Amino acid sequence: MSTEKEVTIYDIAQQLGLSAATVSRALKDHPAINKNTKKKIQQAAKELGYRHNNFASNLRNKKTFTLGVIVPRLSSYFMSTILAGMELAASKAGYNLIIAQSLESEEKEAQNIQTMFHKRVDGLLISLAATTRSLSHLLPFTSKKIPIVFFDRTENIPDTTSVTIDNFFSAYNITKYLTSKGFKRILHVSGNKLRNVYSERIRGYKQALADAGIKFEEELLFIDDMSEDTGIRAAEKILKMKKKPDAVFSSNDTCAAYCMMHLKTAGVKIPEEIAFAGFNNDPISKVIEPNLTTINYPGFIMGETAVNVLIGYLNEEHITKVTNSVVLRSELVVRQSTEKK
Amino acid sequence: MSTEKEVTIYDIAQQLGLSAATVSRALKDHPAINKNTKKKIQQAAKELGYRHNNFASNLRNKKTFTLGVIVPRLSSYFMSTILAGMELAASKAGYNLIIAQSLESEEKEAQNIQTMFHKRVDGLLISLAATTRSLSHLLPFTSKKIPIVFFDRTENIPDTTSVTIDNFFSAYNITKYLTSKGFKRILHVSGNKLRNVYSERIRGYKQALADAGIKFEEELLFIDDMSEDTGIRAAEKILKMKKKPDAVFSSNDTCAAYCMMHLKTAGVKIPEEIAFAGFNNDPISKVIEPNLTTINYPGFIMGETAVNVLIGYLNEEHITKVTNSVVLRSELVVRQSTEKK
DNA sequence: TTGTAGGCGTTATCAT
DNA sequence: ATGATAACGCCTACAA
Repeated sequence: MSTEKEVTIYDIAQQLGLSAATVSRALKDHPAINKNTKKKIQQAAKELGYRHNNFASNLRNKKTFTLGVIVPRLSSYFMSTILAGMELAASKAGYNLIIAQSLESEEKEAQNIQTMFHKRVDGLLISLAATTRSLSHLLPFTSKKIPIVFFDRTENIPDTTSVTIDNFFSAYNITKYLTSKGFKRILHVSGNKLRNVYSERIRGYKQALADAGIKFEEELLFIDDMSEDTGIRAAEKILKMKKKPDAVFSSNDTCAAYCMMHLKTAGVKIPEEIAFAGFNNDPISKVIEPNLTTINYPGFIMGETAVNVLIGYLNEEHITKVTNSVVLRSELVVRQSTEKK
Repeated sequence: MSTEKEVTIYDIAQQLGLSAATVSRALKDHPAINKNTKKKIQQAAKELGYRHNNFASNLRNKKTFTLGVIVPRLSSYFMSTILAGMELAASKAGYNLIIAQSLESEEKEAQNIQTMFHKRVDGLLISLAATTRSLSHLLPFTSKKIPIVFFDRTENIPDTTSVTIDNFFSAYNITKYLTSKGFKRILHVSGNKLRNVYSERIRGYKQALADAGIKFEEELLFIDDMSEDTGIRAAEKILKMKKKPDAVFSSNDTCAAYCMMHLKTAGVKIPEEIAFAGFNNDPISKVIEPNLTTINYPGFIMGETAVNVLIGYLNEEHITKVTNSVVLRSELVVRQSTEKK
């Protein structure tokens, strides 16, 4: 494409009878350049249609001002909120984002990581695929000391930087809220326990039960992939149970909503017969009837924070440690789905 | 960052007593290289921890295998679906995406375009900000013949490639459906008329009214920014109207949903007193009660298509024209919000 | 089948 | 305040 000659700093230099070095400096607003020459150069650059060549300068500088982002899925409100925050923070700091999705596959995640590596991103932001077991695909980054920041779905290993919410505490809180309201048989819908977000929430759920003197029952833990269908499958299971739960705590709002809808269709009264709590504060939580009690997840802030932490590392001259856990505040949002009239 | 020496093809060449040229060729699987040397080289590359330097090769090749994407907002389900499609198509073809958001501002859009230009993206995918008036900020691209593909929000000018749905027809269809159901006072909620998506839908709405022998009334056209608040403001307006509409057609599902909720709270029966139709087939349309009649918007496919069209241009040796309009099929999805019992 | 050599555009170092 | 020069790592026309 576009095979017309590109204008270089040499062209500008020649035109003005200067050296390329001077032009280069002027274009970067180097202090040691005469103001007038600077102006002349900038003027000429504009006129000639010069554009800076990032490759060439990256080649010299070994820095790309590009961050890699790998997420399980792009197409969720939750994730797009995080990305919006990342993009804003990155662009404010003069960085760009290269975004790829693993589609919950460890293999595609590994491929993405490879690509990011070859694109020479300055740092990596990653939220792990549900099925990822080994982090060895990150070795290229870790061994070259290219900083990695995990967000949302992290991994509990040493020397890891992560930005998360307190999943244990959030789940504990919402479950405790349910028990405090008198609910005793609380079904918990969750995802792959490999991921902290799910295992921690299960832990919080169990702890709250224990604190309320309720025995945990395996039958009341429903593990699935947290899709819309998961909600429907959970509803079907509930409808078949002889001893039904009096409340459901789902690890995301979508499952909660679909489960509610399915149960409502079957004639179950919500929240009278079964109360509901979700997670994320997704837009649908404010639309479903009754509105869903949930945990507000600060996605935008998480995105911003993750990028800022990463860029922080990049700006440190001598990195001594790249370990740092940021835990963001998440809060309980009470709505009608847990309030019996 | 990572100041350890990078392994280059020279290092590999030296190690094996070969020339860098041979190594370069071997690494790209050049046919004219001995199979054995190839193997040796690939082996050595792996052992030494060699990684290909894209800058250096881009500098030579003048190709980045990166596409720029500029969208109004990242944080909507609609947009993230498109991006998911783009990412998939791009990664299949060996391309990466650099994504930026204009936040509906012409100025930030221009900045983003500049950045993409300097990053030397091979092509640009753009959905225009609501307020963008002039396309002159695209000049750097057009004048260098770097292909641009507009998607969703395009601009009706010559020599433009776009991937859209038929907004006129979609709006015509859904409005006609309403008139065929006997609705006569149909309020239309829409966005900035600068954008094709809104102006075309308004056109479709008016045409369907005309075809049904209904006179268009200015009072029944509500223009706003299509946010959640727009829905609420529309509801407030409706509540104040002496002659209320019997149906509402909103240009997105979010506004429709929020308008519905607000009216329901005020005691309005839906669809009995006022029926509702939306646009996009957003997840909330299946959650709001009554479920929302809407237009299914093929976001994922649009993303894939836009990328494939763009890459198609990049692969054409001699571009003769870069004008091509792809119109994707969108369809009416009828749900309860328009069906009086 | 493999090697030589020059250049892609920028920037940092050293010199003036 | 400005200039000369080399180097970043790769690729390819040409030569052998």
